[in-house]
Amino acid sequence: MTRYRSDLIQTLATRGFLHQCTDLEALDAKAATGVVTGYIGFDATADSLHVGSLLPIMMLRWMQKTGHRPIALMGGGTTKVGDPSGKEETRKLLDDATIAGNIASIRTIFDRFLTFGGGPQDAIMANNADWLDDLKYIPFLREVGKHFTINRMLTMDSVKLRLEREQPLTFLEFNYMILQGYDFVELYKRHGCTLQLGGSDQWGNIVQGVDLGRRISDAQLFGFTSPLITTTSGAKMGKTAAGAVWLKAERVSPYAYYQYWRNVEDGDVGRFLKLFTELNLDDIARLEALQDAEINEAKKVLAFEATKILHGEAAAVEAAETARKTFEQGGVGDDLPTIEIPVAELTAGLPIWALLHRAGLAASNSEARRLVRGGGVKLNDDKVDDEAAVITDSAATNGVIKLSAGKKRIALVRVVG
RNA sequence: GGAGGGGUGGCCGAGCGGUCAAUGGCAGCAGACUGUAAAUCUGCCGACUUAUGUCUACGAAGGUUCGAAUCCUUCCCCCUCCA
Repeated sequence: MTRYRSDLIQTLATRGFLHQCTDLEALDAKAATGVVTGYIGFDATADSLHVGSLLPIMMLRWMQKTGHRPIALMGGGTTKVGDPSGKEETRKLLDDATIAGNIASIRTIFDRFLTFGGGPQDAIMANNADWLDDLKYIPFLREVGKHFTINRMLTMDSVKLRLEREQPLTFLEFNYMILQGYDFVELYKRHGCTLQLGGSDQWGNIVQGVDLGRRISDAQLFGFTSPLITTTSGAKMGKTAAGAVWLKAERVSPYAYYQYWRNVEDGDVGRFLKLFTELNLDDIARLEALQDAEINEAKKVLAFEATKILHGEAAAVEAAETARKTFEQGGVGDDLPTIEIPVAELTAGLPIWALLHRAGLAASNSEARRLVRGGGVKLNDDKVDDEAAVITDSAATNGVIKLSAGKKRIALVRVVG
């Protein structure tokens, strides 16, 4: 394997982050001799990011760890326009207050991965609304627009694909690569940022930015993309029954997050260890070599390490402990999702399906009934056959009832006075 | 502007007056098998305190009909071809 001069490129390459780079050698040389400032753009459409954004976040983290300066660029400006690349229904446009709230909330996620501040290697959080909001159309066209030829833009894969498949491509969307390219130049001017990272789907946009930087500022900018990560079975990452795997504890508990990683497919373990943990490569190689049931040990390490980075060691330990008690001892762990039901309600008796629904194990009462009918429900580890079964407080041990939907989804019902 | 084609459940995609809550595929959930994996097989897969029941649903609004996703009218949106 090629040996790179800089820690940055060496790390990114050996851990599986490298897909394409505009000029790998030059970037490597630059990173070996000085501090490189690099950025990645993030969406501000929700108050949290999810696992899909984890890979770019890890790249920023590695940048900082190898002595460089990462910038997390929030798309506050572009969010206001609404990303058109979605489906037919236009995304509801968010107002400024919401976007500001989202950005503040997302910032707390970045705080777990990056060290912010004013020093030369401290991370920066930028917002493209700062320069996009007040853009004047004509001056912008004259300064930036003149550097883009339609001819060239039409050859970009993202555009070509859409045209070939005869799917509509709006002018707005067509402009995205220009706005993104402009972001790069702005960050170069403001922060001396010379590197943009992103997913492989961003390649075209990134290259446009690199070009634009050369034309406007005579700067040598670099683009670096990571491969698109899918699971071995080809699915996109980050989706579970409960929805997206968010990075905020309020949306996805540390335990649920742990379980997400604990349950990855065998074939993904090694790759994920490299991408989403900071274990050294030797350890990973050892874990990766485990066969059959032993690979579960590797998955536990993956789950623990990934949870540790996001939620901290204490939370990771607790999550691991809950998982161990629950799945290896058939008991209950403290971190299991819990709902509280007043004693009075329980003494009167609650149908099993109502409990399932309230505990979040079923989306509706009907679904809960179906679940029981299908033989997927256990109450305190005993299978429930009667969909109309009524549960009373006598089912509780020490004030707690254990409810299972399937083998992995378990919730606790706590009886409260 | 003219001529055609189309908008169906999370997605794709049948249906073209009753037997349609709507074939099939994908995704999802559960069961079996396992290793809290994958693959495979089986069941479920609009909602409702589960009823041979009710309600909501086939772009929107009206209409015809005993009865409409299916026919008619108007409107909205998308695509193709012509100008």
